[in-house]
This record gives sequence, C-alpha cells and structure tokens, in this order.
Amino acid sequence: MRIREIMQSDPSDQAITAQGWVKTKRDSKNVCFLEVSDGSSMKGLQIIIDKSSDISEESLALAATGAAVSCEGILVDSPAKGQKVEMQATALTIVGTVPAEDYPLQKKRHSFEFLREIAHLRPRTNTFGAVARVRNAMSTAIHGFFQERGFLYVHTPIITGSDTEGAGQMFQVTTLDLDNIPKTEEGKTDYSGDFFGKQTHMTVSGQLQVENYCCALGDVYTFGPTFRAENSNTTRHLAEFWMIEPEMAFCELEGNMELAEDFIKYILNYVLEHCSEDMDFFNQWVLKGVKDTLQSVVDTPFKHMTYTDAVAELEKVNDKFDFKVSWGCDLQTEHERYLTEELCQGPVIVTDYPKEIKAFYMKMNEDGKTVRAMDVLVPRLGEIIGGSQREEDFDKLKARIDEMGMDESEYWWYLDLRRFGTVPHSGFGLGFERLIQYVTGLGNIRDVIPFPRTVKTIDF
RNA sequence: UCCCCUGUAGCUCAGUCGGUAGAGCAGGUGGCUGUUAACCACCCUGUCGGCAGUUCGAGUCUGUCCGGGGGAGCCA
Repeated sequence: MRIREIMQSDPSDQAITAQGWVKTKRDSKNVCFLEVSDGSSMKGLQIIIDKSSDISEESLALAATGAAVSCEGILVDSPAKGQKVEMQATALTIVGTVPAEDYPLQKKRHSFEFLREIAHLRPRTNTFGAVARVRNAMSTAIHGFFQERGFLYVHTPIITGSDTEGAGQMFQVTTLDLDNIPKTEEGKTDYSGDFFGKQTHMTVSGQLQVENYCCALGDVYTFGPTFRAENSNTTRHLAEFWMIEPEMAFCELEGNMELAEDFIKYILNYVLEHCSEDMDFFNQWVLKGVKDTLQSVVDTPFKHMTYTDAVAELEKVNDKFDFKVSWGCDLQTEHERYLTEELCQGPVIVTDYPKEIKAFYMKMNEDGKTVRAMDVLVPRLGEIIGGSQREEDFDKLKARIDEMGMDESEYWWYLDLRRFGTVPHSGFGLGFERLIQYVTGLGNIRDVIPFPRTVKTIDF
C-alpha cells in the first residue's frame, strides 16, 4: 500500500507494510520516530518504534536519513499533533543503507541551485516531489480538457526536414561523420549521404503539421517535446521543453480566445482541486499568495483589447517604461505586465497585432496592417499563450511567404491545405513548463522539469 | 550574446582597516518518558574556485580563466 493511502486509512488491528525512504529520525530513550516517505504525498508516514520491541538497535541505527526501509506494523490513532494516524512498528527491514556522512540531502532547506547539481536526488525533497506530482496532474488535466471536448491527440514528428519553421535556432540531426564531413563541389556540406538524404533538424513546433490533421479531423492538439538551440540563459528558457498546441477547424479568432480562456481555467482549477496539499506547500514556502492568484484567474472573466488600444493605454504612461511604446513596436515584458497587472488587474487577451511583429501564417485583417493574432497575458508572468487565426487564403499566404523572403518550396504541403478545401482554422501554443511555473510559483524553469537541458548543461 | 552580482567546512552563510578563518545546520559520541526541521552537552570538519600579480604579509586589493545566480535580447 502506498503511504498516501495508508495515511487516509482508519486505524485497524491488521498488520500492514509501509515502504519508502527515511525523511527524518527523532530518537529518544524509549521511543524512536521515523518519518518515511514514498513520494505519493507531501507528508510522510510517522512510524513509532518502541525501544522495548523486537526491533534491533542495529537496524534502528541504519535507518538514517535517506535509507530505504520496509516497515511492518499496525495503524493507530496518533496521540500527538501533526498527523491523524501513525504506525506502531513490529518489524523494520533496512532495504538500502546510506552512508550518513555522504548523503547530500539533509533535514533542512537546501538552495535550488545546490539541488540542481544533484538532480538525481532532488525528487526526494518536498519541493521537487510536489513539482513532480503537480506536473503529472497537469498532464492529466491537459488530456482531460481536450478529450472531454472531443479533440484528437496527434503525435507530430520530432525530426523535421524543413530548416525554417520560423521559430528560433534549431538543433541539427545527422549521422554524418563529423570528423570527415563530405563536401559538395561548392565546398558546402553534402547531405546526400546523410540519413535522410538532406539536412534535418529537431522540431521547434508541431503547429504546421498539426494544421494538416486539423483540416481533416477538426479539433486536434499536440502535446510533446520541442527543441530550441537558442543561446539564451534565463529563468524562462530550456533547450528541450514540452509544448501544447491545439488547432480547431471552422474556427475563427473568437472561438480560439474562448478555448484559451477555458483551457487556462480548467487546468488551474484541476490543480487546486487535486493537488491541494502540494499547492499549500507552494503557497507557504515558494510564493506566498499563489493559490489566491490562481483562484482569481479561475473566477475572473478575461478582458479583451486590441493591440492598437493597448498601445494607446501604454503611451499614456510611457514615462514608467525603460522601453518607450509606439504603434508597431513589439510589447516588452514590462508592458505586458502593466497591461495585465495594473490596467486590467487580471488576465487580458490582446489581439490584432501589426503583421511585422508576428509570424507569416497569421490571417491578415481587412486593414492590411494587422493580423488576427492573440496573446493571453496574466499577472506575474506576462504572455502565457500565443495564438492566431491562420491565413486560409492561398494567394495571401503565398504572398506573405514571398514577402518575408522564405523558400516557398519548403511549404508546398502547407500551401496545399489552402488549395484543397481550405477552411478558417485557429490555434495557439503554450509552453508546458511556463504553465507549471505559473501554477507552482517557482521562479526558475529549470526547477519544473525533471532534468533540464540548457546551454552548456546536459548532466544526468 | 551583452550587463550586473557571486564563489570561504558536506549545506547555508559571516569574516571590519590587508596580519594564516568562524557560526548555525549536517556528521560523531553521550544524554533525554511521544517527537514533528525534536531538544541538551561535548567532539570533528577547510587547496578560502584556478592561475598570475601588488605587498614584508592576500580569504580581503588588481588582472585573467572557470563555475553559479539574476537581468536584457529572443522566445514558449
């Protein structure tokens, strides 16, 4: 039985077994207290070992912080504060010992920086156990949200043959011998002998591919790993991260915004309901008030404004900003946070951005200057979702590709969607780890993924 | 990639004006009638990130390299 289950059980005369790792031991003359955790819950099970029992001094001595133990006993009402039930032990087996002086995890708070250096052990700590459980719950909630609404989960490829998906630097994938790179007559790398016969990369987005399934099956979504080779060292960037990208057919920007709002609220509400113990922990130790923030997002209708209106509001208070705002400029984090935190005091969706600062595939408005883009901004983080209605007109999309100097032949299949039964469709993208950061309050994205991959860091 | 901060015991950190290092926790030993990051006493713990320089003397000042953190850009 898992410890979470044991701790929710009623006392009984029946002997049960608890297995896990010793979190802490409190020893006194006649009795010893072990707190044992198996990761199924924040708090561990308190195990009482009477010194007059058959349990030997030797095994008790080995039950140090970090040791793996299997403990048999009966569950009784706890006479002390702190837990409902506890285990009165009748037998203690040391499954795996730990050399006490070497074990890096102590009965105290460690810095996140230190724990990153021992990423193989950090899931045993309160914080990282809680992050793992919340991450799991959020994954479940994501699938639950889309499946309840009839969306199909589509697995888009990890390896891609197009070298410009329009979103940052890509990792190259090759089986060529890098110590002896074949060259063409012009002196460039000859990819004809490479595995795929051409230059290939890791995907930076599944959107272009998922649009194809959208234009056949209707409402679809992807949820999978994504790779960016940007040389960026920040608390919000990973080289390998997970992304959620829904796409809806026969759907314009309005339906897209509705889905985004419902999605955020569904996920936050799910975590508040299903991970209350972990959320209490984050609320107390990581970011005070995070629970109230999430609850208020769930309870508040999102506000809406166009980019043009947003810029007009920002220009009124331009002296507040390091970067001055004017129509046509990209909104900086400081601007986004002013809009959501001060002007709207809650989530806001900004729409209809200038075409110059958005991707080629976004649908052009009547004015010929702006596109049907939407960014969902939330307090504390700024942009959490970016999406758009897609350009479904063949000529307009082709013109845009040419205008931006992109290679049309790379997108022949994407353009075909607009030739064969084109349809208005819309979708958005959302970085999973950033959503976890938002939910848990953790400041560094490296602490919400089990094994972070960042520039110059690929340990574990 | 740029800017700022930082590196001292296993961990978290203090170290004044340049004079060869200290606290809490962890660990060890003993004690304690039920503890909750248990408590009390005693004991142990150092290539002060590396290299070079200034100086009679460098943890402390200078240069440089390496590691870590934060911010910016870019983005999710």
